[in-house]
Amino acid sequence: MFVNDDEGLMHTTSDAVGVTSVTIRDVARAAGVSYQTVSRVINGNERVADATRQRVMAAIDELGYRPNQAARELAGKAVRSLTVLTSDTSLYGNATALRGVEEAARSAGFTVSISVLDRNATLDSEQLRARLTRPGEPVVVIAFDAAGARALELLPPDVPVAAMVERPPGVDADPRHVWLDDRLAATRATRYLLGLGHRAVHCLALPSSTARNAQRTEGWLDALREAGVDVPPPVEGGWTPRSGYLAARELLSRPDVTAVLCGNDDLALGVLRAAREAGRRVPDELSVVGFDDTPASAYLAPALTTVRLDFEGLGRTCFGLLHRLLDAAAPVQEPCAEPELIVRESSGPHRGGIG
Amino acid sequence: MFVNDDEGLMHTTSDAVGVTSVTIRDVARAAGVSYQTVSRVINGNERVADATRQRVMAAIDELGYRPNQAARELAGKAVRSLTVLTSDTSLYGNATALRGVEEAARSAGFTVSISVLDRNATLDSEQLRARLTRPGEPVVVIAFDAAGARALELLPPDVPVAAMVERPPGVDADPRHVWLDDRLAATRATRYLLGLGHRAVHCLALPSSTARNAQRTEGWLDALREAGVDVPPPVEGGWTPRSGYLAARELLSRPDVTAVLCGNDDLALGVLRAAREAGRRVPDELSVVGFDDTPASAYLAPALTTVRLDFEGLGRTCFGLLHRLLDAAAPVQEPCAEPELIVRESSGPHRGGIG
DNA sequence: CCGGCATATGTGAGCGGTCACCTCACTGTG
DNA sequence: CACAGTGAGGTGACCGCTCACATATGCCGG
Repeated sequence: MFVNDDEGLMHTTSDAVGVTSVTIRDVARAAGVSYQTVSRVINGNERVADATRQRVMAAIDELGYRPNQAARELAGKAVRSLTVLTSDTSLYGNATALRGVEEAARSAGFTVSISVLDRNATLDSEQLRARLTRPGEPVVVIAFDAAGARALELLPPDVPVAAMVERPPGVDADPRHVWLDDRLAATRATRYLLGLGHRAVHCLALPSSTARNAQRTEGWLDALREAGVDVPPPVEGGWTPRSGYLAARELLSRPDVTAVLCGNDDLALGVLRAAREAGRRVPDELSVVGFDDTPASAYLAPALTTVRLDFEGLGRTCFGLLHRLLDAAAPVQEPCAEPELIVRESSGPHRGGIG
Repeated sequence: MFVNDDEGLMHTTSDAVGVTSVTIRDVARAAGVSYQTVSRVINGNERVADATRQRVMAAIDELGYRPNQAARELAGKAVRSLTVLTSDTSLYGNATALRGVEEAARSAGFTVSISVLDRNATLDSEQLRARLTRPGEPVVVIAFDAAGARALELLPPDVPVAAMVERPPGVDADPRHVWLDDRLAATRATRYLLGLGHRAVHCLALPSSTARNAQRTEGWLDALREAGVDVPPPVEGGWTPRSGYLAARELLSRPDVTAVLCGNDDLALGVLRAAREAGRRVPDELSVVGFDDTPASAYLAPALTTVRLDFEGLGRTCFGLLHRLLDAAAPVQEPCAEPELIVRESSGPHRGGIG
């Protein structure tokens, strides 16, 4: 016997499931004015007599009128929406930056769409264009990784875009890009480790978005060169604790590794685990420093020394940039916070016994 | 002196910064047919002669034509978009569920907007409506917490909605809701702990979305009652490691606490930290079990025993529900995975000395 | 050879707004 | 008192598309 369990799911195929739409002309009729006057009222105050405006407003909320965005857009009015292009939203940096963008954008009256980039599938320019809801849709790209960077490159030149990127190498920075100065932050973190007496500081890097341009690694290099110490080859990890763990198992087989600067806190977590398994005491025999200051990092065992990065502020700033690109009169966002080294338990002078 | 640094930011106020739009009529002219025929071609195949279709298609991609969504919508065509309502996107469950929704929705041709609910600000029905891009816009609500649950309640009845919720109490479940059976999962986890010989299992709960209905806590209760052991009062935590830590400091002052079931992995992390500071060895003197199986949990010290929850699958399922609500012909999504207890290092028989 | 009925295509209107332009008072001035 | 100037409001067209209908064309059997 066949049981139809679809009962109760009846509906029209039309989009609005019974939404009776009140139009500008209904309001006009109710208020005893022409539709144009209503249009004037709903778009910032133009020259409408106060009494008339009152009547129109009254009619508007009596009838529960809401302007139809599609009609507005079609009629050529600028529409406030944007699309965020990002990879995996469950990574701390991406998620937090997204939150910043969304918050700033919504309070500026923008609708925020999101399109998640698959790290494994490379999409072409045409597919990318298809992800934008309309031609000319403004875009924010979270380009901390290769998928984001590639999307940024592929974006047609005619779309207004702002992006969060790794710090660009030279002074020829694209004015539509924002970044955290994690190069400098990495330098400081490395100096800090060297200052603790470590002869060498190793680097477990994130996959770089542009291959030539891993800023955290560069900053680490800067500090090593500055101190005139040997530069061990950086190890490339992934984004997850697992990849940090796997990379660290290898790295820690060498007794000269006493300090590791990790590309992010998740990687650092993996390193801590590997150290524990290898019997290396942290921080006595091994110092571990991360990046991001995720909410978890202060509670790890040991609590993680890390560089706090203001992804949320960066997201806000990035939106601000885009907003000003679209409308020069848009307010300038407050700048985001500087990266800050948070020293906790996972780092200290080398007191180990093995080496 | 005043320097105008706005130079180079010139633009029209119109939305499309120089987007020349090709219309259906341009295509029609190029293909030597009427605009209606073009319309037929771009909307699934109707009765158009093959030869004609070829010509139209050729014209379409020669001219780079893309249909204007606003015009389509205005003309009454169902438009495929939805808005996800969620609180803090940087929490693992929310972020992962969002990813699931986005993935499923995009592959079904939907545009996904996102609107983040502030956990502290309670918004009213009107504000909520304003967050929907258009009247009748379908909505997915991630209602794992109070903010989401409240939004779900406030949603006007005329908007098509599907939601991820805590498991509803009775059989009178709203067919538009999906959930993970974390009540059963909590029961199993608690049975597991009891099976290890713990006389009592304590519960550090998440803030419940509906106050009367914390499913993980209920499941824990079920197991305790079933085993006929005393039910200690559940402790309410927040969502973060910090809140887990603070709650645990109090909880661990009592020596009879040998096993704690935590509302999520972040809470559990805080508990592990508190245990360490209190000198309680895990798992010998204290067993800790979490929920979620975040990517970090396997790498904590000790690795966390936890219940793996398929948030991504839940997101996909939830979208599928909405999709079928809008279009009965939509394919049924594969169900998400069952919760699964992952036993790691943080739990074991009580071998402690203090108690 | 004609009606009848498919199949393939074209035509008109209108979705709900906005824009450009026009009209209509009502003022104050020489 | 005629005049321009100004503020308040109305009218027409149109944005790009889809709908419902009207119109060719082909093929069938009677």
